[in-house]
Amino acid sequence: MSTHSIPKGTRDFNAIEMARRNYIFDTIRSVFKLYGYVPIETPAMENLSTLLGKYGDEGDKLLFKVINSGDYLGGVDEKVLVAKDSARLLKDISEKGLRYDLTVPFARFVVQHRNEVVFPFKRYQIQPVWRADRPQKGRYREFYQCDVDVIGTASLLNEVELVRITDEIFTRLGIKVLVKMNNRKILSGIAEIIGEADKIIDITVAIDKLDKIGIDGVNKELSEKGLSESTIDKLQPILNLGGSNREKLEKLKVVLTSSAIGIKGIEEITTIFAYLDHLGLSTQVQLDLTLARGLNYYTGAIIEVKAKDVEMGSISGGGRYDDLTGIFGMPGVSGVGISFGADRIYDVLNELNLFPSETEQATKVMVANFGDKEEIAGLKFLQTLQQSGIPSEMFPEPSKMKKQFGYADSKKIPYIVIIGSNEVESGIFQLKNMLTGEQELLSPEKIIEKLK
RNA sequence: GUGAUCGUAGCUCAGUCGGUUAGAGCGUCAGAUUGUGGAUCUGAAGGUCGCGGGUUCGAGCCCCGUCUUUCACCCCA
Repeated sequence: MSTHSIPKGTRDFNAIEMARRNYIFDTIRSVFKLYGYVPIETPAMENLSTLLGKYGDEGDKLLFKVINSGDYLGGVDEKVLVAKDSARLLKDISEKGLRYDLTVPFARFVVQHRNEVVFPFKRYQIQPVWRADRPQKGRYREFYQCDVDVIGTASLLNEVELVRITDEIFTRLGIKVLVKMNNRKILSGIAEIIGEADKIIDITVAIDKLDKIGIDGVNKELSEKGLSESTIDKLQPILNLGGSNREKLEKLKVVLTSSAIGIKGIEEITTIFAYLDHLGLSTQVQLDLTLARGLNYYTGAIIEVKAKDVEMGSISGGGRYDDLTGIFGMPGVSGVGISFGADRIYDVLNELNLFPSETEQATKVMVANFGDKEEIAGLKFLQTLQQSGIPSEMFPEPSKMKKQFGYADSKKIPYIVIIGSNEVESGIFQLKNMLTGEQELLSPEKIIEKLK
């Protein structure tokens, strides 16, 4: 066993895996482009001041911090070192961190380039992010997110567009999904009417687990978070809400009638569903009041996508944030976006065997190498093949045919062109079909025509 | 961060109660009439048994630590 390996939660990708990953990225990217989004990229590292405090306490813990270069301990106060106060020491020895998601760097980007971007700004971004989480199923420390966001417009048409994009992408990939939608304003309204507005985060995190731990588990957790018996009682009708999306909203309207913000949330989501009704998407969109999402910058719609046929965390998630840029000094700009988790989508496609087989083939024809002047003839023909746009390669050494054919075989190259001394003399080459074993003498032009 | 779990050849795995030189299959490489692959046959190479310490006459096997894998919790794509 080699002593060299890679950090926990990171992975190498071989050629087959890359072909499959690129299939996912290409699919997602082409849909993003189709809907009018433009790409940007931001650095792997951001200043810690940009990152800290945006993802909640838990998020801060999961941020990879980058230690300062050089003598990073040199200027540190001895008292701080002796005290072993990690949080305090961190400020002195680290000022950068690896990005945790693409949304916060995007907000920073928008603020920093506010004079260059035209609003509404529709951007997509496909890059890796890092989280110092403990790896497990569907969870990595380095993984790719594919984000689409529109910023600078409060129109709910954007939420509708995100659902359409989601529908389009998963339809193309062949994954059956359930889109769950909720609205933070509804959650705020609920917290308000039960008189616990400041406990909104605790409440949402608890009811988010309804699926997993059941109603009793949720109630227990709420009680542990310091909610009184009577407050928890008030929550029960909301937790037990059933029926269609429309029915749920009707009932909720009654419950939240005294909460202005709650009513606003209901109006928003009702509007979105009304738009969606006109479109007839194949993907099911469900109002899920237990959907909370921990990220505390969301203020309106919250969206989460789950694969129907695989046991796995969400494969996409997003929502509206009214004031993310405000933290960076540019208030009043509303944005909404969704992130597709490429690595989890990979795991889903893999588990369901949904990768198309043609994603694996690369080289279409290999020119066998006979050395000497045959090799020169082969090289020239290789050049012609490539100029004609045919993915091709020549074996780099005049090895035995057994070895050269074996190479083509293991690389699943479907054709071999044989240019030996006879062929150089006649100018007519052998084209061998590796699948059927058939072989025919053809002019170079005919070969190209056939392979194109 | 908490609790489990895994680690033996490139890969998948055997390895008895602690006993002498650690095995198999697949793969790789080399051959089986030098211009033809997949199949078959022959042969070869390949191991600090994750790493470090301990117990023992003796450790792949037992104990401790550590790293990694997988899984659950927390949280999340």
